[in-house]
Amino acid sequence: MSHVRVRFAPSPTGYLHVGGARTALFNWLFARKHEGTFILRIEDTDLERSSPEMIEGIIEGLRWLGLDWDEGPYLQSERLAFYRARAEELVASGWAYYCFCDPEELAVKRQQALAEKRTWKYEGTCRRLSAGEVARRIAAGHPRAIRFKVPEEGVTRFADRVYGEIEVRNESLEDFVLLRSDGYPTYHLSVVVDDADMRISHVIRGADHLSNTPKQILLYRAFGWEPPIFAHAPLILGPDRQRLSKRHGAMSVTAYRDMGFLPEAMRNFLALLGWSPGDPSREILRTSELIELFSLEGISRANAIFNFEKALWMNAEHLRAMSATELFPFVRAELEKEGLWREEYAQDRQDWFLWVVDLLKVRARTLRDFVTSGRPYFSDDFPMDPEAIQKNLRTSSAVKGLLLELADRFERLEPFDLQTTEQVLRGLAEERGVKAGVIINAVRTALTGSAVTPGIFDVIVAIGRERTVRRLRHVAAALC
RNA sequence: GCCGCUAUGGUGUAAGUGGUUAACACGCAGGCCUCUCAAGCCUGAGAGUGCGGGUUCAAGCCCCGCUAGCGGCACCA
Repeated sequence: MSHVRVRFAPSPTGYLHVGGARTALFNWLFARKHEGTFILRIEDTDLERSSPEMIEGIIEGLRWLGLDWDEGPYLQSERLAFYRARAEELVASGWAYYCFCDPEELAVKRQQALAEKRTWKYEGTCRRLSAGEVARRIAAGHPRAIRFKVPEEGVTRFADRVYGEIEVRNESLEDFVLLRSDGYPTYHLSVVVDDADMRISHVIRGADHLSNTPKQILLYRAFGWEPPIFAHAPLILGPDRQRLSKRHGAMSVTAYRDMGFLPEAMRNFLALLGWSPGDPSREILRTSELIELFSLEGISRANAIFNFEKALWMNAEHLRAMSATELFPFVRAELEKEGLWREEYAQDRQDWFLWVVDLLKVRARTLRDFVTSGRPYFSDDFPMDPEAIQKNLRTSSAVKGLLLELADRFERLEPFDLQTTEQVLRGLAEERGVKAGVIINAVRTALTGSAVTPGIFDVIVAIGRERTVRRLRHVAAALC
């Protein structure tokens, strides 16, 4: 394959949603796989709906996902003269014409047709204007757009790498606008001109553009340019099979960051929405594997449904697969946000910290879990779950005495480690004729406020002798 | 309304050139392990491949029709 050049070309009319992120990811994977170039281009020609903040938001999303681009970001708003020149060229070559029709009048007609369920197509009024009439109106200063002259007969076809041969009769297309009367290009013009100018080899984008592609093919031909290879990816729908929208909750990729998703897991999950390596048993894939396996052939045609449960599962899998060292920066950021971070965790307490991360990651589904179920390890201020108290601390009147006795024995235990704490606890259980589980569960809740934790001796050692003894006595004192 | 695309358990995907009881993963139910919960391991329920025809000895794979969903049809992208 000659040099691969692909692009992600969002319009900054909203944040980076999962659909856009998936499209960006496909382009990025394809570029990395073929050692090609990944270009970021901002399609901000809709001055009303675009904003610099949205550009920032999209870039933030791409950065978080780790989708780095090799060129750009190019802003279409800075290339307006270029599009105008191209549009004028088409007028000169007879492929386009000036249109003086009033947009508002056309909109009225269009709406009327729609209301009556009739098909409406621009009649081509200005297409038939004489040269003299055109010159007269220009001289009179009439506002004018430029429309493309769609051939009246024939079909336009192209081979999509995902959907196969797509064919449309030209008569079903209307003479679409290339340049608006305010001098701004429409999408069809700018996208074709830029893809050609930037020598894009493969256009990988959402299937919502499939129906528009024939118009663009027509434009490439009119310009005398070779079209790129097109590959359309199926859309991502919500669980109700409707297009993803606010009512499905998190649409922005940064919302997944905030929920504690790993970029690695998000890339994995997004990659599998509308693409498959062909082996359904291998789903947990690191990014390097995604790059290796990615191909346009694996893109499916049916719309994909976003399954949040599966995304969570996948995140948990990645969490478990990553070492504490790899997880360190993510967990640190999470603790910092909660005000639980201490510099010593990066210094002399780092071994302890990494060990705790290893303990917690087994049960974690998101990074948030490190500051929720992880809280008792990093702070003395953690919530006590009433149900856990009921279940583990109020089971028997003996619990109070057992906790106090255990605290006493732990206080003078030397050394204080996994083996010795287990010996002491089990010894106490045997002496008093209670099941070890009763003491274990009571200690679990006394130390963490929860009924669900890692193995109890890990918890005891992680929390440490001093805090363990203090918490046991404190909880025992509260029991009557 | 017109044009286009798609259709395999609840979800995501498999099932080279049509060939036995449609596979895997998530989820779900139950069990083992066990100090809880996860993880892991074992077992199970769940689709006859949108519907209806056709071709064929044989169809999820081919053909036709229908239905549904989605997308497009803007001086939005």
